[in-house]
Amino acid sequence: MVEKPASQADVGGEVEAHKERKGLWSPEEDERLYTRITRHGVSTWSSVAQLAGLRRSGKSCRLRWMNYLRPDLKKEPISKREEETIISLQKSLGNRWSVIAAKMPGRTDNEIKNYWNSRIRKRQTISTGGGKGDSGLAKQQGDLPAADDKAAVLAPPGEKELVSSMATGAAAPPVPARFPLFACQLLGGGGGGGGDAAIAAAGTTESTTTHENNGAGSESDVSVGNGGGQDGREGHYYYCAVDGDIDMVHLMSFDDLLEYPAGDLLMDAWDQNGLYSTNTGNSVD
DNA sequence: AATGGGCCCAACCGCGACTTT
DNA sequence: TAAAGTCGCGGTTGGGCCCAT
Repeated sequence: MVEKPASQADVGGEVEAHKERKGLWSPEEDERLYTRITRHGVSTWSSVAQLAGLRRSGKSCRLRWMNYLRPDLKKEPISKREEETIISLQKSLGNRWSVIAAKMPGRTDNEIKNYWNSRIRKRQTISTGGGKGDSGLAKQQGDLPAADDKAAVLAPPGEKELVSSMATGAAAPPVPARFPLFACQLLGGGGGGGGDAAIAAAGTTESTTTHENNGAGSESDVSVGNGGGQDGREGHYYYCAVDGDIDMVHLMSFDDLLEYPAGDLLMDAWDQNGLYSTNTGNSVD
């Protein structure tokens, strides 16, 4: 933006060899960086820049890799569903784009931030007559509880403080960080049979509507990959299973679903029943 | 066809956090 | 323990594209 891509001679060449380049990346620079990282990995970013023969800062290389070259990035535009996820997560987490991005595989914090700033925020500003923070769009879909409230609602017994600390910006605990987003299911017999009682992510023993109202037929219909190894990941449950011991919980969140072909089915079911995204609060009475 | 304005998005900047020495 | 180096994050900028006039 400040500068046009470097000319061929300019990349790693002798011209202004001492000077750090800025601005848009040229295809050749991309190639060098990509090749370097895929072949040798990253020790430190500054060394990557040097070893790849790029007159770029390590910081710049990192940014380019993270936001553009990484092979696992999604190229397609952000979907409606992803947008709802962003809105929901932004409402509960605030502008912690890296945390939000971590829950959306294939999306970068920069991408999400840009999307938010250029589209969602603007739309919300319009719909709320210029009000700050509160989302008109979110209001249409039902307000989420505040971060702490959400933690209180969604955390299983003994986990409230962990989720709460996550919501308030303390170090995210390893497990509950992905936990509060979606519903869970008790593991019944394992092996493909699925559980026999859906429970709220809150960990209450009362069944919620999660799988009973999934609109997709029997529970096993939506138990994607549920112990049967249908997805080649034997033993991985796409429902999170709670059996009273956090160590035995199998977790499921948006990114799991998005990665799984049948995840759409489940999300649609949730969608129909207002069980995900900004309606999360509705699913837990 | 020209042009002005709005929008999108890649990339930079500054700063705090973390790691290494 | 302190200093230096590095990383990662969120905010911001500005070039280029698109569209309306």
